[in-house]
Amino acid sequence: MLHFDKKNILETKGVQLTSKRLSILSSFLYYKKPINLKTIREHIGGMDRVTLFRILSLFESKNIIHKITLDSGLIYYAICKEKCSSDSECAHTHVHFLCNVCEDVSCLEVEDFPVLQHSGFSINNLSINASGTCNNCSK
Amino acid sequence: MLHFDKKNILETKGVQLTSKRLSILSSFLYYKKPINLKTIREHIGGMDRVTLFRILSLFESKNIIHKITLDSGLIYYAICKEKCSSDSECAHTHVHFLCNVCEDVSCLEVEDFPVLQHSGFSINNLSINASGTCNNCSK
DNA sequence: TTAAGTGCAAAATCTTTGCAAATGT
DNA sequence: ACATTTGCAAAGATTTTGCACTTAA
Repeated sequence: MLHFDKKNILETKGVQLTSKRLSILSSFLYYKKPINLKTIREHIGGMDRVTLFRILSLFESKNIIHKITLDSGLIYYAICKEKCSSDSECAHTHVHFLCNVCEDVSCLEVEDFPVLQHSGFSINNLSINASGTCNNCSK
Repeated sequence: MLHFDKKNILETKGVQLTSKRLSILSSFLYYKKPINLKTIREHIGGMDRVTLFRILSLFESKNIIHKITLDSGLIYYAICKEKCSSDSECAHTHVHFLCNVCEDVSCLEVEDFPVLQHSGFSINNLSINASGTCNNCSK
């Protein structure tokens, strides 16, 4: 599970504590799902774009968050679970889901993460984008 | 398999024949793999970017090609097989592979395309990006 | 105090829009 | 001849870079 303490997250990952970084983390902990740049800026109120880009990029490199590229090219970010120590390891544990109704993005844990083979190819990373109707919109 | 005749492709899909469209199709038939905007422009020699965008977008809407969004956000395009009559049908037949050595992108047919389930969610489309080492670079 | 973080201005990309000129049937 | 396509100029949008100011340890 997540460290729900923002300071703890930054300290554990060896990242200096600053007010902007804590704000951005707040957005992730508040929404509890993948969010995009626009959502973060709206939530914390007009942070400089450059600063936001730089902090997200830092968080990504420290495996605090992971980047999600939808097929449309839209970028989302989600906070990493503890077990995600590297990008590929993180990707291997879940798929990214886009609901066509409410347009929410979510990380779904699937029991049997697929393994693919193709003759002559060595496939060592899979990233899966799914879409359909989410549990809320299916009701 | 593909229609290897460029005119035939355009006629079959109900798209007017023009020199630019034939040039762009030539690039796809020449490279025989997913290519990006830069590659096409280099191959056919400085076509106007806007025209290229418009033709690729037209081809995509007519299911002549499909768009591939890599995790990095880079966009590639690949010519569709005959059986791809819609985007989702097209995606369901293969995965997109990025070779970490030569950086080539390819479409791989996999025998057992995965089916994922997640309680409460209705998953009706999967798009899979794989990476690793391609058959050429594994030798 | 001093190294790291942040904001602003501006550059670099990438993609889209509007309109006039060129091309295809 | 007439509708469609293409090229150019310019607008938008997104992301990056450089540098001076601010903040955290």
